Amino acid sequence: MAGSRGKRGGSTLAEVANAAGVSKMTASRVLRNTSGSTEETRDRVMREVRRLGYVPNRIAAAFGSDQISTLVGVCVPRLKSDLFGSVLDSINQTLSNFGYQTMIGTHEQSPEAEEAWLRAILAWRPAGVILSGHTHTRGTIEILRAQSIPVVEVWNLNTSPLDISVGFNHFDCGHEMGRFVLSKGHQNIAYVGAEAGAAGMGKVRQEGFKAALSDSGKDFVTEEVLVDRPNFYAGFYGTENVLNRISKVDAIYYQDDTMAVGGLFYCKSKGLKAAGDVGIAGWGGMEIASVLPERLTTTTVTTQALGKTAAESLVARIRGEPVQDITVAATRLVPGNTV
Amino acid sequence: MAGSRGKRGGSTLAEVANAAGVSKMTASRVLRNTSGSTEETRDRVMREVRRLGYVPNRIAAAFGSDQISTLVGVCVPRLKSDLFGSVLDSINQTLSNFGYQTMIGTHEQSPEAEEAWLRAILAWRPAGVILSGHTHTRGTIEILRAQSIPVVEVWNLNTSPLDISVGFNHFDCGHEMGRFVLSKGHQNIAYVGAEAGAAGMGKVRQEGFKAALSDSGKDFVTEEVLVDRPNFYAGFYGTENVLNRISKVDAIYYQDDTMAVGGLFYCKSKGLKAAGDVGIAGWGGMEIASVLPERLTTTTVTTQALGKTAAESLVARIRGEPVQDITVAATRLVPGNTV
DNA sequence: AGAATAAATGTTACCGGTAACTCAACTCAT
DNA sequence: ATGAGTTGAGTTACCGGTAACATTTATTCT
Repeated sequence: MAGSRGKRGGSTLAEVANAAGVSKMTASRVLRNTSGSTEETRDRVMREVRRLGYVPNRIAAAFGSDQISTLVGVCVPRLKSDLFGSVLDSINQTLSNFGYQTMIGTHEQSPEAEEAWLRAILAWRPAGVILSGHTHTRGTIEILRAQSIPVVEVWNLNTSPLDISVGFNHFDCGHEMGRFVLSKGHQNIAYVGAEAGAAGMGKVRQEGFKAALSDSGKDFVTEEVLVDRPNFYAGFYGTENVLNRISKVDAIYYQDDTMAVGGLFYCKSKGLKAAGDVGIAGWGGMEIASVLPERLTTTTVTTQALGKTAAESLVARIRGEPVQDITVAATRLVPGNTV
Repeated sequence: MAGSRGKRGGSTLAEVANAAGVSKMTASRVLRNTSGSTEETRDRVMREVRRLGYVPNRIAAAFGSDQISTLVGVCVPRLKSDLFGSVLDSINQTLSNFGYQTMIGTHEQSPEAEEAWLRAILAWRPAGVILSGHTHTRGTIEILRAQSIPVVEVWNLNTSPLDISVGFNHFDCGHEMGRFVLSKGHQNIAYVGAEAGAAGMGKVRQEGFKAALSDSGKDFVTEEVLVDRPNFYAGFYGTENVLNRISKVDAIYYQDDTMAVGGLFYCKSKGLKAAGDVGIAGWGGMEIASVLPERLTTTTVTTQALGKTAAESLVARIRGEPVQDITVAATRLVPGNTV
């Protein structure tokens, strides 16, 4: 494909300008809608743009001007997840509306993976980054400081954020649910979660719940954290383990709704009734709950709003507009009838 | 933050080279491991790289050399989806291993949205793109031709692809399931789907199933395609509609497993037994099926393999290595006991 | 009408890397 | 010891836009 230094596909701005009989600069101005241009000049340039199929080269633009690129890096734990998927979708939508491109990465709850991703992404001189890890390596923090690049930490609420934090108060979610479950008279409460690799925010909700138990002089009668990703099967299996180990368990707090639904199915398979025999509480407000015969007791979370706010905050910071450093995204305990 | 043309964070290659007492070019070569350099030169450069916290500027690199960038654009219908999430995850992993960065976009089954995304992405001169739309606008096709950029179409199998196609044979999935459902003696079969905007590949599976019915001189007794995204509730609601309309329906083919599960729950709520009263067949092999008391009759699909193959094929094409133009990703009908 | 002002367009230099080429130093065979 | 071959390092030009400044053309005002 062309010689060593030949260009690939499209034509250049110079070619467009030449064909339109104007200078490169004029063509550039027309394309960016900066300052006034004559109706006629504008038309001439645009005609050639269409005729030649000119595609602007943002790499050259980002490079040539000091103007920061329109790339934004977003790193989430994983993509195969309703909740993170929803957040990412929302972030991407919003950024896209503001003219930014999203570059993704996944860290699977590994701070080192997050750092590796960050190093690779920074080479593209992004306008900003959105992180979702709850802990960062020393390296990550140093790099971000050195580059003085806008950063939004999402998902978990960080009260002393690197820059901006938009997240749920996981501790409070757990604490509130703990009080609720206790208020329903449950005595022997267990926790079932799943963490592959480093702990995510489920751990914090667990601690919040534990604090509520502690306020009543109690504690979890047992805790089961599988080495797995939170999914239906982990919930099913974790529940089996817990109930086999300590039969008096009369309520279980799950890391999230998928696991809670798994647990619910386990109970059903054993003829145990939710709430009556075993209270079941989840987190996340996932969709499946809406068609279960039971209304799952859970905490619904506003993933869309979270993503939107995160993206908007980042854009505002990039543009130098005033931004709220810490935003708590809404969560709401939905009683249901499984507790 | 510095004057009009001042640079933001890090130092430049020239600064590193200067500090190390070598030329820019030598430093560049050391960093890229090209040709030999003395152990000593290498050390001197790397020491300065670390000391100055130098982050290479890929924008400048991509711009300066004719070498195509390491960006790859990937456009999926939506991010909040287990199946697409899994594909995207797999694509991203694989590309990342090969040193590529993934830039995402969503099209929500709108060919126009796909084209708009493509135009924006091409401005970054990506090394290649991965599309998942089953139809493309004329504009999309023209642009891709003009840019002569590697393209992989995923998800649906395109027998005359723009470039490379890696996908499932949705028609065959439907056809196979149709034959299976018929073989179980069901007579009055309905279809329940959901399409927000343009039709996705569910439509093709529906046609495959229809063809199987046609082979036996039959047709769907009714078809219900809601204007919604495929989810549990749409399955629940669609089933209600279908059964209320035509009570003799004794089997339903669903657009996917989430909808089938929704339908299953509707049936349960009405005291109808799956298989016995109403046969239920889904598609996708989604996780929830694994904890249902029933084993859902469905077609499992290899999303991970699909993503991996798509990414690998794209990389091979980018590198000019031989590639298989069309790859059929595996699907398997899992009988279960709901039909 | 001619000067003052505003608007549209042109010129020049540069962003930070890398390809292609040139040059210097060192190795080795005759 | 001398010339050919090899290897490490330096020079130069350039990628395709855009900021800053210079210049021309159109408009307004006295």
